[in-house]
Amino acid sequence: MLSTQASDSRGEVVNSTLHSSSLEAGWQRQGKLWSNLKELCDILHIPQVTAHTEEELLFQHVQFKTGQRVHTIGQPFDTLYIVHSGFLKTVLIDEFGNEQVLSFPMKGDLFGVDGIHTKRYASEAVALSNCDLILLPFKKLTALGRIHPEFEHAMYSVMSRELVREQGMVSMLGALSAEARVARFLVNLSERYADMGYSSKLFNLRMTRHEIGSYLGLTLETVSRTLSAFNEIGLITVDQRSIGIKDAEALRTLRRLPPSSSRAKQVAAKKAKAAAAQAQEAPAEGWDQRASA
Amino acid sequence: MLSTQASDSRGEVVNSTLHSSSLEAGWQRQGKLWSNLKELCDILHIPQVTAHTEEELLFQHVQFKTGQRVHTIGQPFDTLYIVHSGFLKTVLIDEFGNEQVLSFPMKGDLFGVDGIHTKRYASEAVALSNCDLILLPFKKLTALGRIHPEFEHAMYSVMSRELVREQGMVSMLGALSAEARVARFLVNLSERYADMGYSSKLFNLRMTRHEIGSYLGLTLETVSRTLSAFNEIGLITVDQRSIGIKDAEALRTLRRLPPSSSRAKQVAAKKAKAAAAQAQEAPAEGWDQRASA
DNA sequence: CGTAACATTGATCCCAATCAAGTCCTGTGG
DNA sequence: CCACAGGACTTGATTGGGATCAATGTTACG
Repeated sequence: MLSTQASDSRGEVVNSTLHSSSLEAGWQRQGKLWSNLKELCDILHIPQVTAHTEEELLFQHVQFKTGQRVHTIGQPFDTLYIVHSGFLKTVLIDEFGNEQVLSFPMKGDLFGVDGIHTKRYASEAVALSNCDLILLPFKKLTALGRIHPEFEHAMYSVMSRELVREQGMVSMLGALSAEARVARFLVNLSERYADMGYSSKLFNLRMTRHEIGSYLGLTLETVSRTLSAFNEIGLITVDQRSIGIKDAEALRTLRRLPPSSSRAKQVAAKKAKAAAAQAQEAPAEGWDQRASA
Repeated sequence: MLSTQASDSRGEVVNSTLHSSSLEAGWQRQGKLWSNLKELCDILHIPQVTAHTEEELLFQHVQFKTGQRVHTIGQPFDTLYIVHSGFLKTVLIDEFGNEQVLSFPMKGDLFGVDGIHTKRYASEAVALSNCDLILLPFKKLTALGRIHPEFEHAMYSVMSRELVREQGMVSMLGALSAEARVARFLVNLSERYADMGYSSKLFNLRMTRHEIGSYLGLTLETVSRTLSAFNEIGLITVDQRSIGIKDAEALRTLRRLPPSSSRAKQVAAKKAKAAAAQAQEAPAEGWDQRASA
C-alpha cells in the first residue's frame, strides 16, 4: 500500500520523513552506551545546564526488546528511565490481573517516577518496540540537583508536566465521549510524532486496539468502531496499525457530548457534522461543534 | 459561631472525636501566622529534617474563607500550598465553563504543583470551608532542598505520591462501575479522616453531590442514587451531608463490573450481595466479590 | 501452511445520563 | 419570627451510548 518496498518492517517505513528511523539506526549499531548531561537535557527538552566543569558525568543506556519488561510493580525502586528511542507502555495491574494502561512513553519521556514515594514501582513498564533507554539513578538525580540548580528545577518541571498530563487524562475520562477520546488520542499522537521529527500526518500505531481502549477507558470494539467511523467521515484513513490524519482540525475540535450541563443541541451538531462531511460544503450557519452557550 | 453547638454549623459537630475542630479553634485565634520547618514536616508526614541550624526559616500562613479562590487557571505560579486546616477542591475548567473536579485537598495535602511546569497554574483551587494554608514559595523550596537533602527527597516523594494518586484516579475512571467509584470514594474519605484524627465512621461531606459526581466522572443523580442504594443495603447511613460508614469492608471489596475481560458471574455476585445484605448470613460458598479466576 | 493474535463488524443488552418533578435545607429580608 | 427564594438533594421515567456477546476477516509468525 505504501509503494513497492512495503512488504517488510512496515512499522518504520511509514514514517517517510526519515528513510530510516533513529531507532533502527541506533539498533544497527546496537545503541549508544552512554550519554552526557548535555544530551540528557536535549532529550528532555530542558534548557542547557551550564556544566561549569564538563565533568565525567555519564548516563548509562540500556536496551530492551519488544515485549520485555523494564520494571514490574512492587520491584524496589532506585532509578528513573528516559526514553532515547522506542515505544513503551506503563500499566497498572489490578487484583484480577486486568491491565490498565497509564501512558505510552516515547522519545523524551521520563517514567518510573511513581516509584519514588513508596520506594517501589507502582506500575509496570513494557517495551512495545525495541527500546533504548537512559538510566537516571535517583541518587544521581538528587546529587545533580544540588550541584546544578537549573537541573533541579528542570526535574521538578518534568514531574509537574507528568502531573498535568495525568490531570488531562482524568478530565478526559471523566467528561468526554468515546469519539472525543479517540480523536484526542490521535491528535496527541500526531503532535508527539511531529515533536520527534516524524510525520504528523501518517504514522503507525505501536499499540493494539485493546491497549488503546484500556488507555482511554473504552473497549477495543469501541475503539475499532470509532476509527472506522472517522475513516468513513473522512477525518482519517485507517489500515490496521497505519493511521493517516486527514482533518486534524476536525479531530481537535471534536468535543464532548453534554457532560452534565451545556444542554442538548450537540446531537444536532453531530448529525450536521456527519452530513457536512458527505455534502462537501459548510452549512450556511453556526453549526460548529463548539457549544452555543 | 461554635457556641452551644448543634443548632448551627453542623459541618463540624458530627466529627465527635474532637469537640472543637482544629480548624475552628484556629479560626478563633484567627489562624497561625507562621510555621517553622519542623511543623511543616509534621503536616506533610515526612521524616523530621535535621535542622542543624534552628534557623529563622518560617513559613507564612494565609486564611481563606469558604468559597474564596486560592488561585486561578493561568495565574502566574510562584508558590505551592500546604493545607494546615480546612477543605478545598481543585478544578479544571474547560472552554465552555464546565468544571472538572480533580482533587479535594485537606490537611497535609500539597497543591499547586501543576504550576511548576508552565509557570502558570493549570488548575483552580477553591476553599470548601474556611481554610488555613501554609505558603511554600517554590524558590524557597528549591533553596531548602539544596541545604537539606532529606527535604529535597521528601518533596520529590510528595510529588510522586500525587502522581500515584492521579494514576489511581485514572484507573478508577477507566475501569470501575459507578457503585465501585462511590464506594471507593467513601472509603478513601473515611481513611483520610482517620489520618486527620477524626472519626472514620461518621463524618460530613464538605462537597456537593455535583462536585462528587464531577470528581468521579458521574452525574449528581447517580451519586445520590448510589448513596441511597448503599443506605438501603446497610453499608452506610446517609443524611444529607452526614455519612455513617457501617460496613467498610464491603465498601472496600465492592468491585468493578467486568471491564473487558474477567467474564460474567459478576452479575450473580451482585445479586447475591444484595440478597445477603437482607438475609443477614453468609452464603454457604465462595460467592464473594473477588473474581473466580 | 496452519495457528494464534489482532482487527472488524453486527446484534443485543444494560448502566448511567438525561429529563422531570418534587422535597428539604439554608439564608435573607420583611 | 416567618415567608420566601434558591440551591441542594432525592426519586422516578425514559433514553441512548458504549459494553458485551458473537462471528468473521486479516496479518504475523514458527
